[in-house]
Amino acid sequence: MNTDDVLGKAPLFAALDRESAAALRTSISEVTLSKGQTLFSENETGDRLYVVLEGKIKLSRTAPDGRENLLSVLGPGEMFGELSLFDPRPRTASAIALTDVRLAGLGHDDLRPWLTGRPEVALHLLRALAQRLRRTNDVLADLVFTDVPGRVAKALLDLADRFGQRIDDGIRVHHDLTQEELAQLVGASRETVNKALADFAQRGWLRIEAKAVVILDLERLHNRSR
Amino acid sequence: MNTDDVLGKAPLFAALDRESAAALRTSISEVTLSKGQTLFSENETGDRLYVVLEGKIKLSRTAPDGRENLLSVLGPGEMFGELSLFDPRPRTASAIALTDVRLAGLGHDDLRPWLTGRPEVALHLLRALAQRLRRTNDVLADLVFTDVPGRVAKALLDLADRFGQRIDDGIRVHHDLTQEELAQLVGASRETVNKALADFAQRGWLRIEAKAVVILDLERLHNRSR
DNA sequence: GCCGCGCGGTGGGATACGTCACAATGACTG
DNA sequence: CAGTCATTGTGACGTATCCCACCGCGCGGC
Repeated sequence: MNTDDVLGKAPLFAALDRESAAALRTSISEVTLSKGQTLFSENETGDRLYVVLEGKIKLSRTAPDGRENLLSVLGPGEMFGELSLFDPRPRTASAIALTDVRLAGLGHDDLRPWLTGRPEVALHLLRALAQRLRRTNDVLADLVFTDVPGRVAKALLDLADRFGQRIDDGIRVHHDLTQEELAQLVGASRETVNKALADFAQRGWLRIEAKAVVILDLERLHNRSR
Repeated sequence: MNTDDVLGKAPLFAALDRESAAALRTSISEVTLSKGQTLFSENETGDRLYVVLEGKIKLSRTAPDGRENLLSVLGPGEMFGELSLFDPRPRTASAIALTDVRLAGLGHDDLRPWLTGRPEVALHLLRALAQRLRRTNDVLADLVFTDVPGRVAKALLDLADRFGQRIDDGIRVHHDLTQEELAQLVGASRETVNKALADFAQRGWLRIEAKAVVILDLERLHNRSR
């Protein structure tokens, strides 16, 4: 997929007509990272927003004692790093490439005139943030009410929605996460996540592959997640 | 405090000069609820945003099995119900009065012209949502990394910041929550929260009063929360 | 091609917390 | 003013999950 098509799916650009979008693109800078590289770290000052063009990137926070948790895993078309832009404070998460990744970056100064001149852009961004807030509240409720296997199932289904591809015997979800990272994403220890996955595989609901799973029984996995 | 002073603290109005704010006030409707009354419920369609003028209100979600959790407790100057406005979907939480409460309500149709015409208002709202998202991410991390007593301490300190008043021997935090509600706020059972509070009181860090606590040793309570 | 190390897999305590059960206290109501 | 109901306080018990320890595998580097 080419750059324009991917950008068109991002909320920032969705609101713009073709010419406006083309104009905005002139102030965009492209960044590429290879797997494992850090784009930015917690506590840095940040005044850039990014859209993933290709590949995957993770947003992660580190607790004072060194333990980590993942806020999200982002793929093509998804936006991040905008909080420091709307609310000028240091970054509250680090962004690290899960695969080789290509990004579109847009600075505060480039964006501001677009926001003040085009109210429909601001409205789209408000909507994007509102959706994120809803989503985050859902995750929060899951942490309180759902057990680890349930959260693992939920996370896999979510990843399947965004990254899944149909193959003959199911849906291949190439999440590009180690089990350690998957554990950080659902807020549990690697061991318990491993056991949950093993249990699901045992029941025939999915097959485990390297940094991926193939979902074989969507129905039951979905039931387990509720 | 009078209505204008309270509204001035809300992000929606903070961006406006005096005349603009006065003009916007003409489209505001005032609502009063008595303790225990419901302003709106989950799954209702909602196109109104509210600012608390006086009293306290809680935002709560109900899981399919009936268990509840509180998203937040809001006091004077704080805004809520805006998500359904920026992202037109049913409400994802119910709003219930903790005390007798007076609210300013503003409808979608009234607000939109203000957003499109005044980019600084949209920017302020983006900032408010960005702050909320950061906050929610913090709470999320606490659920993963902090034990129940720690979360209770954190919640009390937060409530103290917003509702605390200095008295001779400490800070009185009149939160207007039952222990059940406090438990729902920190994502734990009532019993565990009760025991944590008893332990804190035992250590002389605080004194328990009806729907309130008096914080006696801010220092240690703060240490316990980290 | 061998070695090392990151990653995946699995078992066995230890424990924080939820659930249950019940008593004591306080607040509202007829 | 009595009685009822909500709220608080506290113990016993079961268990999900964390933490630790260890093993095997495979991949990448030297």
